[in-house]
Amino acid sequence: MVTTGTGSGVTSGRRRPRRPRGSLNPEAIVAAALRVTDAEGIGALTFEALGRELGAHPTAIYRHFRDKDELLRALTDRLNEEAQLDGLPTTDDWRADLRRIAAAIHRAFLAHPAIGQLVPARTAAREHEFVTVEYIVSCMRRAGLPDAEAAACYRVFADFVLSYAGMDAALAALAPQTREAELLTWDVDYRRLPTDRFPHAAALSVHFPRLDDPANFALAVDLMIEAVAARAAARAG
Amino acid sequence: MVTTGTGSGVTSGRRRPRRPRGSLNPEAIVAAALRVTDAEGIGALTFEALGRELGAHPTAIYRHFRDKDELLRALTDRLNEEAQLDGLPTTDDWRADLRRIAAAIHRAFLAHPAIGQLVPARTAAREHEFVTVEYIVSCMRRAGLPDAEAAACYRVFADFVLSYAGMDAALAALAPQTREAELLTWDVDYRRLPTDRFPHAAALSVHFPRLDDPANFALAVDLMIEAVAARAAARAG
DNA sequence: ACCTGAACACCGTTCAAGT
DNA sequence: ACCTGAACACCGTTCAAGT
Repeated sequence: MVTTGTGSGVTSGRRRPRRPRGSLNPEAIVAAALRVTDAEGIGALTFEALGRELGAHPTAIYRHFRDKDELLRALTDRLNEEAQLDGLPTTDDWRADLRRIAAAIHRAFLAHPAIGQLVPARTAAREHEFVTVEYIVSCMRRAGLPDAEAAACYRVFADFVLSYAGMDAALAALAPQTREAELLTWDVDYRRLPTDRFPHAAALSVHFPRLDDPANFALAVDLMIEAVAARAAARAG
Repeated sequence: MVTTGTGSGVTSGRRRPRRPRGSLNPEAIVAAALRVTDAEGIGALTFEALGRELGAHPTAIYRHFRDKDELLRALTDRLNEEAQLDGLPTTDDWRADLRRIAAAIHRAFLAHPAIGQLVPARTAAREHEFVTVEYIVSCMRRAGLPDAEAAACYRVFADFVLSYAGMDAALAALAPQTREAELLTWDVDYRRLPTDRFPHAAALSVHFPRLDDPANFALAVDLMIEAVAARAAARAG
């Protein structure tokens, strides 16, 4: 829900009242930006719209963020924070722990798809990223992998989760009618592939899961975890 | 290398000669757009710059593409085409075949990172995509998976490759100094993590592979393939 | 110290007028 | 049928002037 600054039904030419000192801060700006992008997408995130949402002058935001890119980085870090909000207990089952953090990241990205789609392109080293790194590295060590291989598997698992979740977010961020058109393409075009040129795809097209089926991400995560477990077993055996 | 339209050293105010009829076509425009983005990044792809590269009026492009989004879709399809350029032989080793197509896509994305980073967000069903789908589905069937599971594994493997390669492209697309700063962050900040709060990450940080190490993608692909093989073996056994 | 108003540069898109 | 010139709307950013 996007609220106007004052809510009073003044004529559009009327001056907005000056905001009190210090009422504008990075957290409030990030929260407002998230409301704007959740409601209207990344394309609607302009300084004009953000100022309206905050009840502040559009350029007042430059007091707290050097430019739009710095604001976007803050928004992506906010998503990392939200992924950890429910808490991430470490149990005695490293596989379940990996599934838990993957699901938490995927959930946060789909809750704010306009921002989630931006994350893979931005590897900002911020406070809330460190916690995720620690959690995944811990899982890889408990799996029984030697240090160098645990580090390599951490990097691969973390980047796989970020990039796949970001792609799912990009699909979810499309305007509803555009997204439906994409999904329809798969349902229609792919089921009409000529059997002579595309025999395998034509034969299996009825089984293709929908692009936005959450089972896709879950299966990808499971495959990754099984492969890590197999490597750990090979080291131990 | 970005060439000017005519190459003649005319003064900037001089009118450019009218282009002959039909000399402008989608292929020429896509090729010119790829030259611009390869040399100066996605931010430099404006109608103004593209017109300059083509020696044509900026708005002449609207004759062949409805808007900028349609041009970008054509560019992403061009990357799919390029990934298949070397030819994709089907051998009797489905694992090697999956590695081959994954590497071909990764290579094409990194050859044109500014466009590669856009692909995961755009699931355009175009001619050159169908070929990739057929190839991967064929591998999954030869692995011995039953139809429904082969279809699910195709979807997951294809989207995993696209999203991971797109993320690698996004890093490669950064301006050199920005990219170096990102990589330095990992080399410096992560090796100074406080041991009390981040014991596992601090212990393994010296082993973290570089973000732009091509071995990361190769390892991710291998893990996926091993997991698919294990599932196929479980079905057979 | 912080906020506001105005101006500037840039870019996608449209369209009537040309050839 | 195709291309060109000009105009329009929009947006990020800067900065001098206000409180």
